[in-house]
Amino acid sequence: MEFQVGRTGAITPVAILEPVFVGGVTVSRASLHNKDEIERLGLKIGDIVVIRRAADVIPQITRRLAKKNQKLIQIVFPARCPVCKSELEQIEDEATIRCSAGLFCAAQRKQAIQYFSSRKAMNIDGLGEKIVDLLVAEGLINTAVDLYTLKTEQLVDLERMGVKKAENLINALSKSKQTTFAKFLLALGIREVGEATAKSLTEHFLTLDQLKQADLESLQKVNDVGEVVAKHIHTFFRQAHNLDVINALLEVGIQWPAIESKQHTLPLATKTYVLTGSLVQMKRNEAKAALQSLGAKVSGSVSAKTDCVVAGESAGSKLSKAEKLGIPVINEDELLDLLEDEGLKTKD
DNA sequence: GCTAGTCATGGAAGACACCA
DNA sequence: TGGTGTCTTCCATGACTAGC
Repeated sequence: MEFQVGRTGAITPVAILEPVFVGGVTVSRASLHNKDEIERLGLKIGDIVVIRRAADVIPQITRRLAKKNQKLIQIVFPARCPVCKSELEQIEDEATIRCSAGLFCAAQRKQAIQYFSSRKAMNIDGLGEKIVDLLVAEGLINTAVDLYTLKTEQLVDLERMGVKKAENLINALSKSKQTTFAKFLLALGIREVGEATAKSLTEHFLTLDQLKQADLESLQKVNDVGEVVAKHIHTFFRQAHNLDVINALLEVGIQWPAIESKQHTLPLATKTYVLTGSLVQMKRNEAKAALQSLGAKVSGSVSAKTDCVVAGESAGSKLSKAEKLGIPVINEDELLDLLEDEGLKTKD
């Protein structure tokens, strides 16, 4: 049994399994999500469990098998953060238990830097979990801002880091300085502000200064932003250390083009698309960006309000749900035709 | 109650560093 | 130079939370 600390401080219990062959792969770990899930399954350390791979991908414990004469140990949820030993807190009616230390917790700090550098945020190629761990452990970085002060000479001395890899990372960091307002906002890691919300906020406020100055009332006028999310955003921009980080990031040269409010004039404005399965001729992110540039909203889940599902190879439950709801489904070729018609892509 | 977004997850594939 | 090991990226899902 292992307890992991996520970016937002969420403590996630992970079951360590005796390696077992399921659906063509060997599974040795499975998330248990939270304390309630452990109780629902009635799990104890030493249990024999049934494993499945949800959608042939995610290992999941479906139930325990009751056996006589098993030596079982009760699972005890930690009283303190397993990394920084700070107190844990649980908001009433929330299943998630969180570490209260915020960025003072090393685990949350590392996760925040990883999130900052992730593809959908600042898109820093070559900066994954291990490299971040190493940079933090060596005292080379403490916040995302420190990434931009790194030099090739500092990196080449690190374990398993050659000249090429170091140069690639420095180039990726330099390249990441040219970004978009929405990606920068996402990279800041404000609670409940993901890709879609960041995009809505930037399209509504247009500039960082206007967003920083926004009060609770005006924040709630943005699509998908209610009382709770507005409070998270408002609080974030009222904390001095967050403003210091933002200013420092701008000082190292992070910039983005001005946003023009033109969504209503685009051909797919008001349409919601969902991508599922593997695309062969283009990357998923490229397809998403292309649809968004035509004004479409690209959602992660299918509902009755979805206008169209793009199904690639090995499409899973999203395709089934779309068919059940009678939502139009197109394949990759049809998507390429659509993009070609709008002058965005030419078929090979 | 329904819808949608966020978060966290593990394995496969590919890129790259290291070493003999 | 080629084999080996490490790391990153990509993927779809379930649980949870928030908005309407």
